[in-house]
Amino acid sequence: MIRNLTEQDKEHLQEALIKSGQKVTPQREAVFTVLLAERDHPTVDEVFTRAREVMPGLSLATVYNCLETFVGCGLVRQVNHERESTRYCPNLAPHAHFRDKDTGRVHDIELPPEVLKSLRSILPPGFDSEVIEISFHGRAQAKDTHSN
Amino acid sequence: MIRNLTEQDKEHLQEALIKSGQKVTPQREAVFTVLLAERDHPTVDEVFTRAREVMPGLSLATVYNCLETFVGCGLVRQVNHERESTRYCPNLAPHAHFRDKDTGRVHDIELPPEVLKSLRSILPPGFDSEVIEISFHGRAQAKDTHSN
DNA sequence: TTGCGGATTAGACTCATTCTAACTGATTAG
DNA sequence: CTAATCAGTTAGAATGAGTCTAATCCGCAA
Repeated sequence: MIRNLTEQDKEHLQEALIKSGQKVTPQREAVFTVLLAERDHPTVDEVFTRAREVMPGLSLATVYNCLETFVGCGLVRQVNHERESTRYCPNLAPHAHFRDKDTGRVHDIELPPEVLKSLRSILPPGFDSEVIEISFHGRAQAKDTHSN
Repeated sequence: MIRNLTEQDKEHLQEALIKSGQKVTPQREAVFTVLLAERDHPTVDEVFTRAREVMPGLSLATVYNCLETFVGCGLVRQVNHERESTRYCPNLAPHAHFRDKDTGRVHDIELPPEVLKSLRSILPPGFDSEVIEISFHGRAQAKDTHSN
């Protein structure tokens, strides 16, 4: 279910929006709340559906707008796999994505700095990269059984 | 311009197609020729346009079909960046892609085995990945001036 | 109170890709 | 030598994620 934003998350949202000259609106709060409530890399449609439960008048275009704004503010990241619908991820730490072939689910994979560094090192001189996207595609065992 | 396939490339194509139970057709040869002629990661439309110069009756659907077949045979790789049109790449060696922000051009970046290995090592146990996609996004200096 | 500007809305539009149904042409069966 | 078969090809229709547009809304400043 969708809980309200914690004070801390709310401040985070407000700060990021205002810093990039954007306004805090109820729609943006609702969409952000949805993103934080379930960090399962939802598509725009999923965000839309979930947010409507809380704000029935919300339009799809607004969800697109809000998410675009958040990406612009650096509040969330877009995640693309092949040509499937874009998904959104509020995890800002550098990480890779693992796309489960069977479930379609996307998992965050922690990306240690030294691996990131070794990746950057393969770029020939003159190539200056701002963004690196790493995505794995395969099967993941159900991880319910917390390792024993 | 589009040269004919070398004998070697032609055999490569035939072998791969037949091995996966596919037929060698003039359309498939034309599309494959286009892919090998300019290894610049063309989109379907670009392949279509180029192939039409050589085979005017060729239809877009066929280009989609041919490319899909090639991917199935392991003859070429799909390359996706964000949600732009899919591009196709006949380089089968493991490599990453660098997408130039300014020109839109895609460059192959060699991927040394040890980097690949360190990447695989970040997957938690239970995660089994068949495909790893790595794409950089940024700016590349014009590489005309061979380093001095 | 009025006006302004950014945000929101519904719906039209775009465009890459997929689907469909008809056609082609090579190969096999009678 | 036909007919049947079947993968491949074709044109065009359909799909669907995402974008655009024009109208409306709403908070704030004059």
